[in-house]
Amino acid sequence: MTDRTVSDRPATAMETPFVAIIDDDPSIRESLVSLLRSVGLTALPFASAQDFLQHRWPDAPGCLVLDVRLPGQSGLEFQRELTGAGIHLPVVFITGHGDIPMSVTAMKAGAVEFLAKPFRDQDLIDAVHTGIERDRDRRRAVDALSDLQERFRSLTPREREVMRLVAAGQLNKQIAAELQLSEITVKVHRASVMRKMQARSLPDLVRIADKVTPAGDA
Amino acid sequence: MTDRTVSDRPATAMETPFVAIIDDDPSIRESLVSLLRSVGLTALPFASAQDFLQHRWPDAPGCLVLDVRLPGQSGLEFQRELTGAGIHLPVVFITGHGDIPMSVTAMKAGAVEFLAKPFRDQDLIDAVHTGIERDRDRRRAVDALSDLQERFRSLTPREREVMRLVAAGQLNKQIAAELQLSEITVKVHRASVMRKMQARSLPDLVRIADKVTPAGDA
DNA sequence: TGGCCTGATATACCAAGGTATAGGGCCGGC
DNA sequence: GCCGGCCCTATACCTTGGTATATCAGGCCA
Repeated sequence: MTDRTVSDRPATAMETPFVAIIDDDPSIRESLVSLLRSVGLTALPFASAQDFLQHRWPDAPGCLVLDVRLPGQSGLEFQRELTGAGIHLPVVFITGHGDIPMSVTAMKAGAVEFLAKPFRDQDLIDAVHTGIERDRDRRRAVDALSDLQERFRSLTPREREVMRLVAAGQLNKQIAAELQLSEITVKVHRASVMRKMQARSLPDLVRIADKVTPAGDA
Repeated sequence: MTDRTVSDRPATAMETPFVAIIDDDPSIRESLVSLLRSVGLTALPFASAQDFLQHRWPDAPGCLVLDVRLPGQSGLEFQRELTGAGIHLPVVFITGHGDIPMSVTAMKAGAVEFLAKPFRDQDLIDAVHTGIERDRDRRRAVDALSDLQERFRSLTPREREVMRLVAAGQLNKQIAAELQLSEITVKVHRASVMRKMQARSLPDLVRIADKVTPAGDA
């Protein structure tokens, strides 16, 4: 139909980044949106954390601009909640009535920046760009890893065991003894592992294994 | 002479940690020292950054308690200076006249904590313990790596080249071709590498190589 | 000058890894 | 019931890796 390649997991590095702005003050919201749009960024305004969560945001690198004081829930709590839910969107805090402990808590929790009003437009723009860059890097790392995890999932249980022991430096005969197999069977599984994991050499496989099984695996 | 093993790089993990306190106010200095000593920590007072630098601090995990406002130089500048000089002692900031941008800058630069006076004694104690723990972890990592680097330095130039290519997954014959050697010579060097690096298997060597030569090595 | 380290090489042998082909048992889905 | 996937095994053959022993040459230093 079309000559464009359609992939279910395209390279995300080049996609249009977005900025979500959560602030209960409509005038601030709109002014931030227009500021960020003026430098070519896609900015989406939300009045509350709930509004933001209901929205399906794009599968692209992004950044969150968050007022510390939100209706119902503080921005710091929302930050923790997102992290707990596995959403690792970089956060830029803005606040009108912040204090030092608040900013320290936010930065400890991984915030990109904590800006007290009034702040310079350029400071916010810089912080947002930093956040987007951070998310881009994180997404790249996740993508690379999920490729490998996909391959790892295609292994049979036996193949995974053999892979683990091979990566641990065991000889085929040792693996055979440990798994109560003949050496030839181990070789067969080992060959399957190399093929399925697309490893071109043993060092290659070792590095893949360490990425896909960080510590202690079945 | 003695039955005690004397090593030039003993395990640091168990050594007595220390806390250096830099504050130009003698009364604060002494009160912090006595506070930290009351919980069993070794605390050393300094009136300025210069005093601290002149002192030979122990080869043990430590932590720095730093007033943001120092004579001559700000605490934040001193933090940058230390980092630039390769001194990675965790820093806990205390301040009487701090603001949000200051705390954000400090936390971005890796400070453990940023406490505005008045703060609770326990908050400082907790921060210091966190800093010491962080330094302990860092020192452990450095120690483990310097062990490997020591071994790596004992390799001859040829052995390093062979190690690099082995870790890259090249076959002996490919390495021989690339280095213009006979295959048997490669085997000899390879065996030396395994022995000197104390690698028990090829996967073992690959992991060591990745640690000791993070990216691009001769 | 003699000893030592580094580097390179060879022969010979054995262990380990890799591949192809072939076959059997088990189990779950069509 | 048949097929396919998974698991296991075997024979045969070849490649690659690892070790031991020995030789030779250059550079460096006491």
